[in-house]
Amino acid sequence: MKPADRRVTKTRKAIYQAFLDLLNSQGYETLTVLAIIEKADVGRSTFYAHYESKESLLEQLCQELFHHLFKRQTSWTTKDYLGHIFKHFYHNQDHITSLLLSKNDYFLRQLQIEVEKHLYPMIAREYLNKQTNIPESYRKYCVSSLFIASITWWMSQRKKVQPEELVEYFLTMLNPL
Amino acid sequence: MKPADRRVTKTRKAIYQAFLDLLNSQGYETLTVLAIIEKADVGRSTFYAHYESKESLLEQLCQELFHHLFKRQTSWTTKDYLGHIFKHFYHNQDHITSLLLSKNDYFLRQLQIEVEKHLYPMIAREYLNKQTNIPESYRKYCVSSLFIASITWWMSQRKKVQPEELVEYFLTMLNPL
DNA sequence: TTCACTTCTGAACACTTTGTTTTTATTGTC
DNA sequence: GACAATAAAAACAAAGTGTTCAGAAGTGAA
Repeated sequence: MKPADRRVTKTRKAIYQAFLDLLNSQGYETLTVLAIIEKADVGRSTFYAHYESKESLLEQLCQELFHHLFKRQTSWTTKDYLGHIFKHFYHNQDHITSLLLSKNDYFLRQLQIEVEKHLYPMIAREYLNKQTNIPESYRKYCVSSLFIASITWWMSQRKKVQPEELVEYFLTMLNPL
Repeated sequence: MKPADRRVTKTRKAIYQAFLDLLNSQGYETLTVLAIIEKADVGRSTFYAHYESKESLLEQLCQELFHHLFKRQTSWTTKDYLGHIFKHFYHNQDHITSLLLSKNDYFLRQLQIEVEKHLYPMIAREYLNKQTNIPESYRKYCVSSLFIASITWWMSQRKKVQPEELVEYFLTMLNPL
């Protein structure tokens, strides 16, 4: 897994960091491969030797991000878990916020998938009414969307609300389903 | 407002129709001005004499769409209104669906604004609990997101659910807030 | 240190798309 | 039919993408 050559890790890091910087300063959509290689100060052909396109970089970012975001301790309650995720957004606003607020397609899609996979089951067990006549897939989609909407709303409020408050808001919103 | 010259309306229509066709066949993101003018069979300069870019076309589409979508009779209840909107999506799946499922930034943003403006007040009056300690802006954002999520989920189900059913699902989801 | 190997560079290339400009031809209105 | 408005076609500059290749530089191992 580890590349034997230092040059490889060095250029990979340079490119990735340039990508993150540009993501913060100008957002994903308008960001170009050209800008990345200039900022990273690597040759054009070098970039393409490591990544296929700027989409590949986004995929890598999402993977790392979600890995941290949804990692959970076995002792945690749903509330703890929610708090953990919200705090993550609270402290790493930079890249994430720009992807969230710009409603980046790939990012939102992946986030939805992860929420449905990791968070929804916990919420369903603890907070949702067992007997219902609405389709499970619909409820899953709604709860996940509501979660993402909560974070999006929150990020647009610019830190005026504390993570713990948002947990309460979100659960209240969910409460009698 | 009406162009005196038939040529103008003719080219405008040709361009607009080509845009809609391409929207259905390949979606918004990958669609190019080049493809539009080829399909519409108009000169390059002609296109730019009428529209600034493909974004302008999207704006026009959204405007027309939302105008129909949110027009309501004074006699309607919230339920009627919801039914009307859902039926609209049900019967005009084509363009709308591709914008919805591809999570097009501009489209979603505008839709959210319209929902918050036209639909949310009705829902709030009839279905939401008056006394609450969660911020109004949060609740508004959540309800609107939930509405859009409902339609998105529905469209991905490909007509297996009737509009009337979705009204019930949505209100159930909302019910005890 | 040397040497074989890998990686990076820089430049060139073909290609696509955008948006503008200019000239010429066509079309509609009065 | 005259005159003005509009469209077409072609050429243009600019920006970006993705590939290729020869040569320079760095790396790890002997």
